[in-house]
Amino acid sequence: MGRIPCCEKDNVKRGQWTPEEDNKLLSYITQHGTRNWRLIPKNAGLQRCGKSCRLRWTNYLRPDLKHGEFTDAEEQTIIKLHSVVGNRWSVIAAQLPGRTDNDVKNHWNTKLKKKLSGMGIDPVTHKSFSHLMAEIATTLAPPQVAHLAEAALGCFKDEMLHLLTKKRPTDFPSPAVPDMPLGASAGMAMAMGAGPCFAAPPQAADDTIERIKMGLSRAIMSEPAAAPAADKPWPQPSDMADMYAAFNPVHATEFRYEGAASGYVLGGGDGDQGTSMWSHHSMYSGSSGTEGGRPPVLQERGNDSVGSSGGDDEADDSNKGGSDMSGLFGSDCVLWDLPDDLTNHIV
DNA sequence: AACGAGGACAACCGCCCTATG
DNA sequence: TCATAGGGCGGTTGTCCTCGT
Repeated sequence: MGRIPCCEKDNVKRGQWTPEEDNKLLSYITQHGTRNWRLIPKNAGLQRCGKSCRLRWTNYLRPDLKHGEFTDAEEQTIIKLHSVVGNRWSVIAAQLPGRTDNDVKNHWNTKLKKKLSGMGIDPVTHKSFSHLMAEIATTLAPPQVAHLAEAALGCFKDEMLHLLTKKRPTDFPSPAVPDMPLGASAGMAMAMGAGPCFAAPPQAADDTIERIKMGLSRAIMSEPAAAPAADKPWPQPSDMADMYAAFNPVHATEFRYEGAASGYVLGGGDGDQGTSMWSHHSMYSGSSGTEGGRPPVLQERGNDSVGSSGGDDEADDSNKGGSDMSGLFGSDCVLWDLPDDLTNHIV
């Protein structure tokens, strides 16, 4: 026989906690601690399951919790850690004092995912949509690529429509894009803003979707800059800079290649978002400058050794066993470089 | 002023691993 | 050794609030 059940489900209350219940739980735990959750509701005079009490305590009542807005630094940390560990919210929350895994998860799902998508970055892989497409396209025969384009548009359609119909022009200032240029993928288009269509009526949005469709198909099928050569699986610095400059001349100066140790810096797509990190720093870094054709990763500025001197092993070791990851990132990092096995765990 | 849509967040659900009897 | 509950965790849902129409 095992343990006795923690509670009888028929006799427990569910739903929102009342202030009285909070007080009971808080005062009991203050006096007796949290040693046995099964006994806590009974001894505290609560008609709640022990599991519910534990959640209420860990997510809301704990005195060391922060309840305010997430700071830019916290958001930055979440994104960085998410690029490494994925949806392991408890691991991420452990690096943010006063934040719970539930907090982090909710913030990610409600804010950060949309921010990244809005910048043309896949929030799952932390790669730009354009590179995801290029990466996949290199593995397919040409006849399959058209299908890929169609399928990708299905995947990204919701995000696109959100951008095209909800975002005001001031959110993503961008010069007019008269037509989808060859060599520019849909992801790149999104990363740069799809021109004057953000506040467009539904018909215009549909037109833009069609243009992106066409551009994506043409780009993947015919343009080496977007679909890297086999021996250079990722666009080279000059390719990326040229593509960006051709697409968005106003912000082209913000795209720069910082050398093998630092990777690309791509900025400007969200210029009016003002005070947050999003307006000043790169959100995406291309990659071929580091270690000859590795996939694009977010990279850390001012910590060149991470990306350029066999940092894979170091970072890998530092994560094996799930030990303290606080040393992985510098306090003022802007770009990140993480080993392939950590950053490419999805694709 | 009323209504609906969307966002934010608290809470629950269900799975998995560990601890216990 | 095995069965079962506890606890942890990620995913999902429900509810409340705000904002736009």
